[in-house]
Amino acid sequence: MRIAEFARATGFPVDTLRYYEKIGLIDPPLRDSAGHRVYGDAELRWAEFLHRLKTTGMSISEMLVYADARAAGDHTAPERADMLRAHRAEVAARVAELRECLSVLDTKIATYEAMMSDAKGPDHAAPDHRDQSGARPQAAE
Amino acid sequence: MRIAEFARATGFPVDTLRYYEKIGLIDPPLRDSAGHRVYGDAELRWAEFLHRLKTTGMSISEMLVYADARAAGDHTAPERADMLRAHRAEVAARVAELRECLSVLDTKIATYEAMMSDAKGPDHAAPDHRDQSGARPQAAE
DNA sequence: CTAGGGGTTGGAGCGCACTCTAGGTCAAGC
DNA sequence: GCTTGACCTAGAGTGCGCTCCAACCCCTAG
Repeated sequence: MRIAEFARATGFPVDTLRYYEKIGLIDPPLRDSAGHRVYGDAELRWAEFLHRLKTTGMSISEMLVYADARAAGDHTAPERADMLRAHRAEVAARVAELRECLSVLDTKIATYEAMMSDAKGPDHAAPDHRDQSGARPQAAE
Repeated sequence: MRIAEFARATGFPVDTLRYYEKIGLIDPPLRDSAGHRVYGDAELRWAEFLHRLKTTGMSISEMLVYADARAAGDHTAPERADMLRAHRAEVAARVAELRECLSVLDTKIATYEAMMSDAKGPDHAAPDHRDQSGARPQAAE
């Protein structure tokens, strides 16, 4: 697999793949006779996992620590497991936070919808605009 | 409420509050006799809502669109409601994506744990290091 | 009356993670 | 033989979102 196909397969742009290689996040792959990078299945699996880590908000410097531990060999497995457990906890916290925000958004959207269906109601204060306290019991802002 | 207390209340650093005011995300608040900013409850509610939007990954440029619509008056309510609905959908998608990543992390952590409990098992391939396909049925990477 | 602790401004600088550019090589097809 | 297109390199540039700085002002407590 050459770099363009690898980019399609992993979801990383070509430039990003070369950048990751340069900083040591991806091992330098084999080259064909023309000097072009040739990627295999192991590289693909690793890049896909990196993509997961990135999706979950892990910074490049953290991924580098993980990648370096991985490169150092099997004896770093406990360290890597610890990192993943810590990261897992952060992601779970993030999910909880986002779910909370979702319910705030829902409340606010509902307030807008109530406001818009009372298109000519007696009190049409926008949920955002200045003070609406006392209008309705829910905390919308 | 002066800026330091407002910063504590909203979770935004003082510099960030002034920056948001400069770019038009926060309205210029009243000033006291010394020229110091004085914030009230309406400002607090708006800043808290901005904090939610930021937490959910909305970019500053999107927040500016929302803020500008809000400043333009009540007739932009439908537009703002649409923005929030679209954003809500993005956040929900993000939550789904993160939950998927969580399960990948769980699988990988489990693989590490299995590997470490078989501290001297016959096959102690690290879940990360090169090929492990065929070892166990789960897809771990 | 002076020191300290908050506040003010405009503008420069920064860290992250890419992203793009210029100039070059190589292999295949017309 | 020449063009096309995918790839290569080193290094410069970009966009975002702050974050910091210098120089200044004002109020209060000792």
